[in-house]
Amino acid sequence: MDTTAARERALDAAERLFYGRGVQAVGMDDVRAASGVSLKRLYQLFPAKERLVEAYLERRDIRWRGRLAAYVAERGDPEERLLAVFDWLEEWFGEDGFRGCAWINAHGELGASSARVTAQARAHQRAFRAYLAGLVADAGRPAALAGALFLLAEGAIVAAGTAGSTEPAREARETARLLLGAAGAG
Amino acid sequence: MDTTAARERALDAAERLFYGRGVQAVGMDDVRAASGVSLKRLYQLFPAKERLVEAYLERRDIRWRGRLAAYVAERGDPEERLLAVFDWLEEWFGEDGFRGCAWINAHGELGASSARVTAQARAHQRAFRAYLAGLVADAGRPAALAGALFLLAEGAIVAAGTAGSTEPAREARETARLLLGAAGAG
DNA sequence: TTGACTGGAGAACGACCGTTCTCTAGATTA
DNA sequence: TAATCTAGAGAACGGTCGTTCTCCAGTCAA
Repeated sequence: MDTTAARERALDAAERLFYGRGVQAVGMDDVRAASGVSLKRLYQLFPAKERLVEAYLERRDIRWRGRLAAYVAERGDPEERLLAVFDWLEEWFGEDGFRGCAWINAHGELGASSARVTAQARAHQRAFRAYLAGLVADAGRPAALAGALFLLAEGAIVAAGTAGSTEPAREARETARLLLGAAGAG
Repeated sequence: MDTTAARERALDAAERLFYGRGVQAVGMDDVRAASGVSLKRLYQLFPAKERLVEAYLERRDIRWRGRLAAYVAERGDPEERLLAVFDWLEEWFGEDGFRGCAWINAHGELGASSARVTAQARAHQRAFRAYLAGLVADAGRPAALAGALFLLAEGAIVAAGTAGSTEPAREARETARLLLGAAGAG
């Protein structure tokens, strides 16, 4: 197993465990057992647990936004693409093991003591918001709409995460539709 | 110090520490040191840390909604009361030590292993939503508007929590105003 | 004064956790 | 083959945590 493969396996296990149970509830030895990557190698790849958490959040951000963008890009109409964001959220909420927003959860747990975790959470929110801003611009809508959609999406994610329901996605979508219908919308 | 006073002091310290640093980052001995309530007494009042966390979330829910309702009740117009929710959020976000939603944070940290924490998080969201539904009904607006305002508020809370800014409150307020302006709004 | 009870301070206990170290087996190179 | 390097398994280390226990000072009843 070369370095790249070990790193990927470690991050696969870290993501599954950290997201599913919370970061502090998972020990480095749990990551070792789940990944098959020895402790020695884990610490060569990530010199401290905090670095593994950081790398987990960073990779998840890229993948998460990639999945969302791929789903949305399939819609032809720019306005439909805006609403497709919430369709994708609904699919995501229905997946096994969905437990809300990984960055908010990690920030709530470690943000007070880890600048790296805080930075990852902020970067994720900024990137998601920027992505929405792009969709809004493509649809020729006022820039302020992006903030509204961002808040609706984040609200839906946390509401679904604690309630264990996909319904918030539909509520958010319906609200977004209403905002698009409102004259000018912004 | 009688039982009631010891309980209040313990909960005061628990709330400050758990909310400020995260639950797992705070030991029972930290609560003892911050409250002046001995470990023996802490365990008489709360037979396990999980019960202290539960009581902290429960009391905070009552106080949080009480503060919100008191602020909102000062506005005469039912429609103004709806928007006042977001004014209060903005004040809250600006307070020292604001760190997002206590229930989402606790749920992200412990929800996977503690049914009591999950129950508290769900109860809080249900109660907040029901409160908003009451305001919406008082304003003679369609019930579906409550869901939209709830998502906007939750989104603003988590966005402000990670970004460390009060701006999301204004964004959410402006979006709410737009929704109120939209014909029928629901 | 004696005895019984209460509560606090803090030690103790067992478990775990992040991190490092030891030991060994296998691969690689000369 | 001999020497060197790598990596894994898992023990070890120092620290912390939730929880319980010990010991003692103070209080109150008789």
